[in-house]
Amino acid sequence: MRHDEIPNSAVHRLSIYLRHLEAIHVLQQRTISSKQLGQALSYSDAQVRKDLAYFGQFGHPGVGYRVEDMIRELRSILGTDKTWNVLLVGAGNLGRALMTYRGFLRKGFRLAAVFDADTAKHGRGFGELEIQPVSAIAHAVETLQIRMAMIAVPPESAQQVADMLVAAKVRGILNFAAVSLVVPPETYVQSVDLAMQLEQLSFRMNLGQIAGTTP
Amino acid sequence: MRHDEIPNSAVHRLSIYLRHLEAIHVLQQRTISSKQLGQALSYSDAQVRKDLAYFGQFGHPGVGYRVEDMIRELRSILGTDKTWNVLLVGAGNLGRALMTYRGFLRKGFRLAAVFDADTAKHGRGFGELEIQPVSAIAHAVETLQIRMAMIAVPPESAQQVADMLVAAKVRGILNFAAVSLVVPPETYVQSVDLAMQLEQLSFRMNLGQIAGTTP
DNA sequence: GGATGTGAATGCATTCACAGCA
DNA sequence: TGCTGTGAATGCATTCACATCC
Repeated sequence: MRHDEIPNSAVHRLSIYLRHLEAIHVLQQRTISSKQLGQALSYSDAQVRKDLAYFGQFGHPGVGYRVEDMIRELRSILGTDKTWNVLLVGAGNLGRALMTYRGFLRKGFRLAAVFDADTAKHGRGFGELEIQPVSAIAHAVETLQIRMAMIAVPPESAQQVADMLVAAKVRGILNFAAVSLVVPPETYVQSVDLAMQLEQLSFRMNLGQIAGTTP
Repeated sequence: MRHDEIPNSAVHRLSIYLRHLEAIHVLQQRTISSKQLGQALSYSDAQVRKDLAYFGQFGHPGVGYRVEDMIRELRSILGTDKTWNVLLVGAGNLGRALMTYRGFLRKGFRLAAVFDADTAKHGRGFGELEIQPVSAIAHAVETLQIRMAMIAVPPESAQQVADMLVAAKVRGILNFAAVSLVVPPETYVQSVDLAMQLEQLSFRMNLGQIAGTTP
């Protein structure tokens, strides 16, 4: 099975399956069927089976999927069976929240370095990390073997930071700035615009009103 | 055109179009063609036209779309032509970053109240807001006419908070907790799992080669 | 010429439905 | 019986291609 035949949305669901499996593993549940997993997450059982089957045959007819095995398989598929070193550019409000976010390490991502353009912040420590000037990015990428970065800078400077990261051969960028980044095709960008999330909710909620007034 | 025929993905792109239009409006650009807009955001021109055409005829053949008009139209469609009052539950690291995030207000969302379970935080101010006990949620929803909320609490308590919000008749929830919420069908949930975003990048990057990870 | 708006065609993703196995 | 894995069928979303208009 070639990876580029796999629906994007299926990969997203894989992460959601993994998260639920990790939760029920803590509760000592040993196996789970596609029907149970689907019901817990509001997907159809067929959807769950199809998604998992893209990557191999992990299930046991009449039984379901063994939780522990499935967690291991999904981590391997998603590439989080190893720890990734990640760097962060931007130590503003959001950046500092990201620096202390525990969820990253739990999932296999270690924040290895932090950068900011503001000289007043340089050298100041947060946890074990010291904020460095952005000019130090290239060096850090090389010495720490970094391939992934997060951008949490104002939208005006985000493209510039992205260019620096690309030049330093970072191949994956998680972008929190409210702007669409332009990068070469071999670089992957995942964008999270916080306000846009509320905007999408706003649309859905207005739907309700409109649907109510137009039968 | 009925709203429930509109692809989910098209609504998401609408937000991205709006963001770009707002950016070029500042730069005094008056009109833009579907081709230009698409190129800037890596979509096809046909995609742009189709998305906009779901909602009406806004373009001018031979000219393109007038930026100012289109911004007004998109805001109206997305429901952000007026300001929404939003409440936040959870004043941890992420919650405090959300409290000070300027992007919300720029997009038409005002943080109107903040809640946390930790009694040590109650009464402490952040900006103009005082952190309140979660027991005050229902009252705040009513007096402030709130229909939208953000959850930034640990995953163990997120479902409980969601239940309180649903009971208080909040209809839109932006969930930052790393767990799938179960809510009634008339409630909309938009979820952002920060670590999951990196996990998705990790998958894409593993398609190439396995390097840059530490065992 | 240079655009839009839109049916028709294509391409993807999801669901169905059932053979096969424990 | 209960469940998986999977071709076939269906349903959605995107792209094509062209009539239409400034």
